[in-house]
Amino acid sequence: MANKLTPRSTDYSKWYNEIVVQADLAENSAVRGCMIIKPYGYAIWEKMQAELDKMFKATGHENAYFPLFVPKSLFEAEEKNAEGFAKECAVVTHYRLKNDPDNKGKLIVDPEAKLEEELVVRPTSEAVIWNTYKSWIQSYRDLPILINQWANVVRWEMRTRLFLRTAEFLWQEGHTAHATKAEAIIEAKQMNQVYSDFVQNYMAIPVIQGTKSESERFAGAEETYCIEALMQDGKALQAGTSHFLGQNFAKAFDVKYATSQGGLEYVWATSWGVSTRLIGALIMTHSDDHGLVLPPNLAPIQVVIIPIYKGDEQQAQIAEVAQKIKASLEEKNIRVKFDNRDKFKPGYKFNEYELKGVPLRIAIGPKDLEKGTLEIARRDTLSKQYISQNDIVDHVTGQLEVIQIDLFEKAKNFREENIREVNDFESFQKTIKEKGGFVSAHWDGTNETEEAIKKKTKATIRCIPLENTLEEGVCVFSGNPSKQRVLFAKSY
RNA sequence: CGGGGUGUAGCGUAGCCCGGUCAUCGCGCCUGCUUUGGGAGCAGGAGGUCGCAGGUUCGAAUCCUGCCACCCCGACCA
Repeated sequence: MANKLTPRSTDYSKWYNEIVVQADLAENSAVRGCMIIKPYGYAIWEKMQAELDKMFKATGHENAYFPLFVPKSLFEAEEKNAEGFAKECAVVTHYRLKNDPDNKGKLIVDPEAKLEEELVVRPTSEAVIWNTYKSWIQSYRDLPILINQWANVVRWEMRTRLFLRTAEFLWQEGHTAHATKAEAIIEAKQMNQVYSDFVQNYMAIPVIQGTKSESERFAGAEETYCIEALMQDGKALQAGTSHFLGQNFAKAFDVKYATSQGGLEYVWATSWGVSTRLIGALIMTHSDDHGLVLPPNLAPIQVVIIPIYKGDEQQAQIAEVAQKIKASLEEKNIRVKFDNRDKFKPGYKFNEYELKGVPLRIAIGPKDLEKGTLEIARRDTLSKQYISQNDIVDHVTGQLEVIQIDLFEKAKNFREENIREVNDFESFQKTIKEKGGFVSAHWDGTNETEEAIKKKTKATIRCIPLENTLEEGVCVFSGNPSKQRVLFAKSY
């Protein structure tokens, strides 16, 4: 028992250890702000990639790959975008090292090998991609272009936080070009819907779809659509964004097309992305004091089988039954692990897979051998029951579905309980401070008000919900007229 | 970059005020035997430039000075 984790329920870093560790490669804060993803964690990411990829393709997108390096001049082209990211760029200035003449065995940057033009390590790929699109687009017949890229990006953050804000992270970024404004807006909205579906159906994380206020918008975007989730500690997390970029990038990179009427127009753009941050959201939404809790749809291992035995003979007998069960489950495409390691006792294994968040655990011992039963336990509720070995396939299939739904419902109930309508600034401050969660309040629509509220409460506008009902009211801060409520929260 | 804190074995730590068998304890690791239905028990063992560099002293993990690193809070952000 001494090794059991007993962190505070909001100290998520403990859970990360199962799947990721902070890079400890050099005494250099930026590298330390990167993460090393362990195989178990990467398996979750691969599963997420696979499902997202299917959804992208189902909506007509294709994958492609663009360079890591962005020449500084290209990066500068879209002013707002460049400005937005300028403070957090890694920049390559040289292309060669050489032996240090004064210090044997050491290397120095070769001053002779200075690049004529510095290369920015992409914090996002708009610049490279739009520069490429320029040569791909001449006519309305070339549109739309619907491309997605799986890649890594680097943002040299002042302060990093594992998963939520690492210096390097993995993501996907979609970049599309359209003939009309309406089509581009539809695309941006569509991807917002795809993200919402994925996060809710696969990750079992309830989200609120909406748009960002001007100050929270992506640099260079005219409208940012987002999905916003609420973590167990009452803080909000932006889980995915899709941007309507207007003609900003087309103008910056001079991307025009000949219309069917013979005119010449700038194309309309969108971009959209989700990152490994989603794994952080997964952990912070479902985990408990026993470790990770993974939704069956994403769990690398959905069912683990643990044998309980005395002696080699019994181990062999149980293994035979376990292998049969494993095979019957795998026939139904269920991801099963039979942990027959002799080096660890059952109790140790029980705890280990709880820590890893495996949705279902089957234990088979000598008593079960006699009775033809087995013990099956749910990770999310920690409940156990005995069932007949003959019922295993139906039982597991059913339970995996039930767990997926229950996780979502539990998280959704938590979120609903933590959205509070507030009508005066005093209770706004009190709610944010004492209860956390989302505060639904009227806002006059100005940057100044948003900024003032942020200063006073640390809460920002997380989103203007898509499904908002219009309602006359007065701004919670300024008292000026307002047509709708928006969601405020402290966020990661 | 501002404010606070911490650096002792792979991890987590005691000791620091008051210098001298103080390098402590737990986890993990190795060996052996016994164990196996919820993180095994016993016995033995390996593992440390006490962040780095100076200084004070007969003597420094402990006191002084400088440096370095990391963590938390703030500004920035997916």
